[in-house]
Parts: sequence; structure tokens; C-alpha cells
Amino acid sequence: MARRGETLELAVLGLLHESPMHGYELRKQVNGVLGWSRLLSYGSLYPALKKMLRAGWIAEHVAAPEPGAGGRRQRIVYELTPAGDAEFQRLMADVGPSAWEDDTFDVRFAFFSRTDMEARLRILEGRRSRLQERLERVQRQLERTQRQVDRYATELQRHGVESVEREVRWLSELINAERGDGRPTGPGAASGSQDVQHQ
Amino acid sequence: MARRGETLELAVLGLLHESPMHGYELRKQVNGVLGWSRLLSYGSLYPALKKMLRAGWIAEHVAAPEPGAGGRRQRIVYELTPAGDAEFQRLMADVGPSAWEDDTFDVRFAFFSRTDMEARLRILEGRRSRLQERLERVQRQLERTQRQVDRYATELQRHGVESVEREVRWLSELINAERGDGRPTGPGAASGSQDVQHQ
DNA sequence: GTTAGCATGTAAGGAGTTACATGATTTT
DNA sequence: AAAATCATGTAACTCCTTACATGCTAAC
Repeated sequence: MARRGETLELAVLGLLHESPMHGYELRKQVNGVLGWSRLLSYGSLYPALKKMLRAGWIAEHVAAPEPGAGGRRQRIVYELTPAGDAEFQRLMADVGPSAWEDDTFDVRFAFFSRTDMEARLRILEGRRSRLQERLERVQRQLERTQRQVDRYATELQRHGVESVEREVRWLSELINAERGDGRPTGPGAASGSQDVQHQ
Repeated sequence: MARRGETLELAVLGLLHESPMHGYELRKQVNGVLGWSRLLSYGSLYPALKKMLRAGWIAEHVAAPEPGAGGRRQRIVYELTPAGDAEFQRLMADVGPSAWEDDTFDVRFAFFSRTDMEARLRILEGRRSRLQERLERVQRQLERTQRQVDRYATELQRHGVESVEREVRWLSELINAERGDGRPTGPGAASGSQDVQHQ
């Protein structure tokens, strides 16, 4: 049951899973690697780190201010504890609807290497049908409300629909690639764009 | 100075500008017309309406429960006051950076018919350079951090970049259309990207 | 000597969600 | 009789941002 707030938590856990890091660096990674549009603020990150420390998922240790490049002050390096690793596994094991919601999906996807193919497929397919539902809902509304007098409102909607359709295609390619990788000469999934995307 | 919270306000003002509506209907319009992914909740909308009532921007009147289709209870219909119309104009007149932020841009765009071409161009161009900055930042990061061991993280970033590039192209087309509509055979703006960037 | 980037934090507040509370009317 | 849809609202809570507070080192 991954609530909304567990997204940042998962991101931190996943990044520390790769290597220990201090807060400032962690923030840049969260922004960069996870392609978040709005830069995560320190007012968000540091309290989250404190909370995770208290929960015993991460451990801190003060690193010497190595005189390399840039003005280095004493940094606090965080690393994953065994409990933190367990928590990461627990969160990643959730393949229910919450795993394919808008805010969480990207983070899950970024750490897909740490899940098995079955979980990946379930999440990708869940995400896809979620988007398809959205598409149907919007298109139904487009027909229902005939008030298409306004070109800008119409154009906005058209662009929105196209964006979602594009993402559905992307997901379909990923799903095919997953299945293709599973069975090298798969007979069912071999229609054209089999593994186009997978890298 | 359109702060984050003024987005819902602007949406309501804009929709009531077209015609009076009650809350339930307003919510559907906000969700549908403005293509919002997450459905706006009543816990958000009704307090906002109360606030706008107190501010004098909208007026309420109880409508008789006309026995048409659907279970109709007594509805509260809201309509724009002259003060509300003024506020709408004031908000729409803001062509500064806040007008092209992620959460606000869509709403502004939906009501573009109520602005002049100059304001439209300024906002479209502002939005475009904002996205281009984002693109550069991500691409710089992609080069800097060589840790591209993970195919999923890489794929996520690739898709993200492509999405933003696609939106930049969309904005460019809209900008061209605006200029084309303004001066049917415009001689000045015809040199490719003459004033593309100018913020 | 001042600006820019590195680095860590706290306090206050904003914007929205979820869950709760209520109740009418129409369709199945 | 139950379920679905219409319709309005409140209270508690969550997550996040902004602004503030501090101070180091490197480059200009």
C-alpha cells in the first residue's frame, strides 16, 4: 500500500542502493535521474532523511572534507542499512494499482532492474490500462460536450489526447520488449516492433 | 503575480465567464475541459467557491430542482460578478514567468481566446524557452553522470527528453500559427528563427 | 572582497486529498 | 429493494514549497 508520500522515500532508498551519498548529491540525483520537472527542495529532502534515519532504514556518517574540486564543507553521507534494503524490497514488491499512479510510476520504472519480469509486466500493463481508461473518459467527454466553439480549448485537448496515446504506444513497446526478452524467439509477440525500444 | 493557488481560481472564473454553473458541473468541466489528469476533489472545489464568494467575485443563487434527467436535488448556481470579471482580466493580463509554469500554463492556454495575440505570443514563447532550458539541463546531466549502466533509468530519461522535445515542437507550431494569423503574408518574421528565443 | 557553488537544516504556510456526513432521485 | 448518479459540504491530514538561518571554500 504505497501511499503518495512513499515516493520520495522509494527514490532515496533506490539511489542509496546504488551507492552511499550525501544530501546535496542525493537531491541532484533525484532531480536528474528521475527526470522530475520541479526541483525537489531541501525543505523536503532533509526532513525525509531524518525520518528515514529514525526508522533505521539509512545510517549516516560524517565524511572528511576531502579537498578536491568545489568548496567542500563537512558532508553527511547516508548509506542503506539491511532494514532499509528490506524496506526497498517491500516497496518494490507492491504491484497493485498504487504502483502505476502518475507520481509513483516513474520512480518504480527507474528501478525496474531490481524487480523480476513478472512484476515489471504487471506494472507496465496496469499503467497502460490506466492511461487507456483516461483516454476513453476524455474522448467520451469530447463527444458529450459539444461546446467546441473555442479553438484553444479544443487544441489543448487534442494535444493532451495525443500525448497520452503516445505514452500508451511507448508502454506497448516496452511490454513487447519484456516479452521478447523473456522468450528470444517468441512466436506470439513477434509482430514488427518486438524489441524496438528495449534500450 | 499568479501564485500556485490561483490556478483553480482562474479556471473557475474562466468557466463561469462562459456560463453560470453549479459546483458539481463545474468540477466536471474543470476535469474535462482543462484535461487534468487527477480529478479535482470536492474538498478542494467547494472551499474555493466559498472563498471566491466572500471575495465578491462570484454570486450564488439557488436553482429550482427542475425534474429533467438524473436525480436532481436543489442546486446552487454560481455566476460571475463584475468584480469577478475584473479579477479574471487581471489574472489573464499577467504575462510574466508565472504564466508559463507547469501547473498554470494549461489553464491560461484554455482561455487564450480572451487575450490578445501579443500576450499569447509572450506566454507561448516563455513556455517554450522554459522547456528548452529544462532540456539543456537534463542533457547536461546526462553527459555529466556517466552511470548509464541501467537500461531502465536510461530509457526513462530518453522518453522524458522526447516528450519535452515534442512539446517544444508543438509550441513552435502554435507560435508560427499566431504570427501567420496576425499578418497573412508577413515579411518580417519569415527568416526561420529570427526572434525564436527572445524570452 | 565579493560572488558563486557547496552543504545542512528549520518554521511557517499553501494547496490539495481522503474520509466522513448527508440526502434526494432515478434506474435496475 | 439496491445501486448509481446527482449534489453539497467539513475536518483532518499529507506532502511539499518558500523563506529563513548558517557557514565553508574557490574563483574572479
